[in-house]
Amino acid sequence: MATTTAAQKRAQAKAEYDAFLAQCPSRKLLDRIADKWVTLIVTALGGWRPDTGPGEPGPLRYSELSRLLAGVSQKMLTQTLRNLERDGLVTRTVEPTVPVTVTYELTELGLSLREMMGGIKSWAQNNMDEVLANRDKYDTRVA
Amino acid sequence: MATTTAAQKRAQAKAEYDAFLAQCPSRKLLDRIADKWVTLIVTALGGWRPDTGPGEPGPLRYSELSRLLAGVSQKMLTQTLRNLERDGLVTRTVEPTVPVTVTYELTELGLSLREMMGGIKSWAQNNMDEVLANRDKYDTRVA
DNA sequence: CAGGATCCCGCTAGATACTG
DNA sequence: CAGTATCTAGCGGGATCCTG
Repeated sequence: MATTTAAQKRAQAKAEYDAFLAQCPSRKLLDRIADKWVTLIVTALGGWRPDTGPGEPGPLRYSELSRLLAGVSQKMLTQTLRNLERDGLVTRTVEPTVPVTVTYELTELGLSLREMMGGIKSWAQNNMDEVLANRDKYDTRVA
Repeated sequence: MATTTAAQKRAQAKAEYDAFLAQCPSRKLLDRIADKWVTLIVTALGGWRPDTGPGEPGPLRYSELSRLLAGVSQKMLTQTLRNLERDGLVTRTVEPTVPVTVTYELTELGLSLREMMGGIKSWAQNNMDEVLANRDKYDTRVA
């Protein structure tokens, strides 16, 4: 057994995770985080506000998130928050007031995604015009 | 009319696009790019290879992409590539050989997404262990 | 080789109603 | 306030067959 340990370690370190592989669990994780609602929730908890750039990360209440992510259904908001909590990207804190107050906040792990998520949201906004123009060109070329 | 031009310009510049708003087209664009297959295609064309870090961006053939993104169906691969082409993120080049050779390559716009997409893929791989551990903790806590 | 065209299943988003 | 529960329509996405 001891003879295989070193080889196993090297094999494991070499293999690691690779999202290019279908069976790799990181492919599923990628699918989880590469998501519209995840992006918006992380950027919101990360301090981004409408038309302002990055700000200070801080906790938000459920209702605040609901208002911020205009048009999100309770189901999707709750579901996405639960997944993020389970994966350890956000914490959920219940204050026993009447009625209860629930706040969500990014963990360290969640914070490590903040920049990328914010970057993607900003990218979509900043390049919207160009993409729209490209689509026009493409459509007329095909039509 | 001339009197409103300045005000309109300021209003437009101020409003811009905001993916937090449901009706904003950038919300849809966000939904497009925050996608598993988009992430993998952009990173592949961006030069990432299994277990290597970022490399040199370069063109790839359809079959090369298909092999690289293990398990992707032709439908999703073709569909995603078409959308990316329409949005101006990739170019599609047909060489009239027999049989035809089709290559895809990132445009400048697509290249501007390369770092973020690669970052997300790497994040999923590098934090897989921690996420898995967090899920275990969460599940035993709930159970 | 690089798709196009179909069929079809499963999940999942979203709407609605209810609750501690 | 912050959810849970339920239902359903729609479509994402895979499988299969076909083609220039």
